[in-house]
Amino acid sequence: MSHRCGVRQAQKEKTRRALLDAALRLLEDQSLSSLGLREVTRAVGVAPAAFYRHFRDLSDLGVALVEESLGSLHHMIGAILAGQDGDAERIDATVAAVAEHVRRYPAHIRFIARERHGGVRAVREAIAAELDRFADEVATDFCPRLSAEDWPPEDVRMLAELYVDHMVMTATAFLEAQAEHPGAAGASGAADVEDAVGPAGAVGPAGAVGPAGAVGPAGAEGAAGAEDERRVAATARKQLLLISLGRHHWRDG
Amino acid sequence: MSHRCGVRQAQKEKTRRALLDAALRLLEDQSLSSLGLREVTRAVGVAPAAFYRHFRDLSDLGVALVEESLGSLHHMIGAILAGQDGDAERIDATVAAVAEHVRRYPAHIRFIARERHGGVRAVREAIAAELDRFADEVATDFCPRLSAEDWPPEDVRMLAELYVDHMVMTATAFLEAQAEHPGAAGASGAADVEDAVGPAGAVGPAGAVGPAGAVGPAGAEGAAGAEDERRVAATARKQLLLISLGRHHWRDG
DNA sequence: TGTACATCAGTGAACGCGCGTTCACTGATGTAC
DNA sequence: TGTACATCAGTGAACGCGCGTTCACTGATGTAC
Repeated sequence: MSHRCGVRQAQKEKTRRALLDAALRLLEDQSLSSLGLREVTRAVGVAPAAFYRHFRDLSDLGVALVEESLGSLHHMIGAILAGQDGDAERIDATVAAVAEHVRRYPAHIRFIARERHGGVRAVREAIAAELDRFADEVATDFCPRLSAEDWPPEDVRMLAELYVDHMVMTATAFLEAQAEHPGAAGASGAADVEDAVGPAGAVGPAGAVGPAGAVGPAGAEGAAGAEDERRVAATARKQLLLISLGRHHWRDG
Repeated sequence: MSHRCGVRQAQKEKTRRALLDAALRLLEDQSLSSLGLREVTRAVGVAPAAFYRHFRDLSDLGVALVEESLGSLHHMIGAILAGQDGDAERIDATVAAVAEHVRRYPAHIRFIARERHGGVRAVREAIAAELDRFADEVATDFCPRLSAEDWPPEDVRMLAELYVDHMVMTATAFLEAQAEHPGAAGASGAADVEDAVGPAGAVGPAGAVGPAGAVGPAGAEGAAGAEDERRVAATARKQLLLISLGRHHWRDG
């Protein structure tokens, strides 16, 4: 019995991570249903057959990526919702946190946005389930704030879903803002503040990734990207403010 | 010179439509980047090489599908926004219209949802451009309603984007509600009221489609689908109402 | 109206290629005594 | 500690298959006179 020993398990785990990371990277330019098994193993540098020691097929790998990609968001948002008291402050903190998260883990966000309605059923369902749990969490965190005016539970849920959908929407908008201007401010620069590891060990082992390709003239492009990002942030903040306004007047209309 | 003659052009157009329709149908279970050219021609019943008489490649076909899929929505929403006066009435009409549209053209909506962030750049960009025009339209239609309180243009735009995103979100939710319960109420039943043609000649020529596959016991499933649909509609209405509330208090906060 | 020629949508065979999956294997790691 | 055996992550060759694209072609439709 191997049970839970050392070297062998560790090396297996390393290969597994490399497969996940290589797949995540390849998925920046294509969708899961067009990704090839051989493409992934080639990127990692192992034989195609080795893949089957870790995943049944690519949709299995996709499901593993879902948990990894959304897991990190959970904690982040939970912390923010529990924190600040003023509406404006909480909204600012939330939008900033989403922007920072997208800057740090663009591949994860792109994967979720792309596969949320993508061609692989198992992955779609995994994402839907995770976003559902997400809405539960938001609903729970918001309840204390709303209970004084005793909202019916389905209205709390309605609001939570609106927030979750808006957050996904905002994250995607941030992504597009930086995609149009590669090498934008902080794309790799922000990663040196705090950990550079990632939600569960980010992209990289096969020496495949690096900051964002061959960076190029980051001056003008970076500035344009940062401006787009600011525009997205401003819109998101206003929209959340408008929703907050609606929320305050919900029970007296 | 052929210029603009008869039989030949008509038959070419017929084949083109058949290719678009077959592709749209095949895209219900997969994404564009994994769709095969031979798969499409096989479904239509023409030789693979015939494809090139109509499209450069599949992404070219995809771009053609974008206009077709979003074109019909334009008019619908425009009409609704220009109509009703009361918030609640307008919201009810909008949600009902979206539901009806999704019921009638599920393949179009699924295509847009799937490819909006999908793996084919040209298609993503076409969808983004179209949704942008959409937001312009909503902003214009809303301006008269808001000008009395003279909103700054960027706030009008912010609101329009919120509405467009919410509409896409709602359409997708309706789609999922009926996808979980095939053969749901009205999936084909509603099509006999008014035209059954589609936004630009809907799915079908190769004898490929029909209502929704082999229908099966539509009793329980249909009822469950209808209930899900009602739940989605109720949530969407409340969210729009909350946004309306926020909108009314926007300039006096 | 009839004839000779031009156009061009669709054909079908051919090509080279990379795919997913299988299999018996190798050799380092782990276990029992 | 040392030896004999078990496990199992990764190998590499092989398979049959369907893919996208090309090409010279066919024959109905269209045009000119």
